[in-house]
Order: sequence, then structure tokens, then C-alpha cells
Amino acid sequence: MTNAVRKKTAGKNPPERTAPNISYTVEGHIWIEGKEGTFLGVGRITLLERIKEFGSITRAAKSINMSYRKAWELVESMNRQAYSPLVTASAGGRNGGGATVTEAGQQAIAAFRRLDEGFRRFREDMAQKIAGPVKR
Amino acid sequence: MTNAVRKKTAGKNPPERTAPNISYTVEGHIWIEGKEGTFLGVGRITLLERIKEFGSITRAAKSINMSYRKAWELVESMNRQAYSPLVTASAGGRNGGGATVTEAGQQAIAAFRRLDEGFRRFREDMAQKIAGPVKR
DNA sequence: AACGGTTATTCCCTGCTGTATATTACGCCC
DNA sequence: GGGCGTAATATACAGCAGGGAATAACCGTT
Repeated sequence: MTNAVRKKTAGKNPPERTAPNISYTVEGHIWIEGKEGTFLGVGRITLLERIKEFGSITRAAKSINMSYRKAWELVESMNRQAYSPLVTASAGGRNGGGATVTEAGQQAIAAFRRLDEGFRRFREDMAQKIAGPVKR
Repeated sequence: MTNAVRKKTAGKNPPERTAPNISYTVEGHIWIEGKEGTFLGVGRITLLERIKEFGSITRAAKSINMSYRKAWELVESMNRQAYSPLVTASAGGRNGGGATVTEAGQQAIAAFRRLDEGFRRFREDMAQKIAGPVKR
């Protein structure tokens, strides 16, 4: 997959408008879209996983350097668009309350992770096929 | 200000936190990445296609409501990251000059459109598989 | 009844991204 | 040479998404 390096050039090189040795990767984002736009994406799913881990929106948000405001907005958006809420939360109470990822939420996590893994494989396959036409 | 309405009712539906009939789609973006980030994406490829059509960066940019500055930056970024320039431009001259999509540029367009079409099919396939686990 | 940690909500403010504008350089055509 | 429409480049402006702080409500625990 390595490519030949053109090293012998006649004359002087202009300010390097092209690079001699390049490798390309196929990158991308994928998400599940509902009525109001994004329903599930990598950020939202990661947030769900952390909420499940910590039992708290606040701590989940901090663990991924996300503001509570943003985290709360994402949870609200997901709950609005889901058939049944993915996260249930309660203020006050034992340890001040907390948040729980519902069964539906855990299914959403699993489904999206499968999707995202399939996407990763797709991108790898495409990177191979692309190599030819794009180079040279 | 508005407090959450706590209904003690048994028969009435709560303020519609969930939707009864939902359809989801799998959406996404895909791009080819080089040394400085994005190399080819939908916006850049569309720009290339318009440049090919009009022979001018200015008119191409206007046709997609893009500022000339932005369009020029994209062209520069593509040319820097490609093995050979995808667009060549000249000021002055007949009709003030213009821009041309090179052979490499046309190959880039074709390669990316193939990739994007494959991605579209991938998303459609995934939307089918996803339907089950996400609903209900 | 006070405490503590969380959810829920509002407001302000900054940083970033892109837009709009202005200016210069360029080279064919009349 | 003057004109024209483009490329190329710099500067100032606007809009908005996100962050952070501040506040209130909540409820088991002590």
C-alpha cells in the first residue's frame, strides 16, 4: 500500500503546493434522526453510558467534560423523541437523587453501538477501494 | 416559570413526553481526510462540480450561496492536500480569468460520488436493521 | 428542622465561524 | 492604454452555539 516517492524533480520546487507522500482515511459521523433532528449519536450514547455508570447526570457530564446544561438538553431531546424515556431522573432523596438509564435506554445503547461498529467496518472497506482512484 | 403539570388523572395522557408513532432514519456525513483534516466532503465536491460547470470560483460560490472567501479556502485546502492540484485558476485574461477543474479533480469528484452513493445504500440497509431494536 | 447533593432552569458572556466589504493584482480585448 | 471581470487577500462585523454561574426545587438523612 506504500506508494513510490517521486524524489527526483527537475528545477526548483515551488512553495510545496502538493505533498509527496500522502495517506487518506475515510472518516464520518452517523446518527439516528427523529422528529426534531438528531435522536442518537456518539455523544448522546456516550452520555447514556456514563449516566448508567454513575447514576447521575451531573457526574456523567463532568466525566466527559460536558456542561450539565448541555447534558440535560441532550437527555431531554432523547426522551422527547423516544417511544419511552431512555433516562429517568429524580431530584432530592437519597444522595440528592440521581438518574437511571431505562431498559429502553440500554437497548438504544446496544443498537447504536452495533450500528457504529458496522459503520467503522464500512469506512475501512471504503478506504481500501478509494486508495486507487484518489492517488496519483 | 411554568411548572410541570402534575396530573393525578388516570385516564388522561400526560403532556406527551413520548410520541405514539415514530419513524427513524439513519443519517450521516462522510469525508476523506488528509493531513490537515477534511480533504473531500460533500460541500467541497459540490463546489468542484460547480467550478467545472461555470469555469469560475466566484460564480460557483454564488450558485451555492457560499462566500468567495469560503470557496477559495476550500479550493486551497484541497489543492494543498492532493497529490496534484484539483483546481487551477488564473486572474486576468479572457473574461477576467477563471478556474478549471483538472483531470485529477474530475477523478476526485467521481471517486467521492461513488463513495457517497455506497454510504447512502449503507444507511438505508442499516435503517431496516435498526427499526426492530429501537422501537418499543 | 437543617443538611446535602442532585435535578431543573434562567441569564450573561465569550469564542468561533462565516459573511460582508474593500482593496489590489492580473491579463486579454477593444 | 483603458476597461472589464476575475483571482487573491486583508479587515471589520454579526450571529449563534456552548460554557459557566447563579438560583430554585426536591427529598431522604441526620
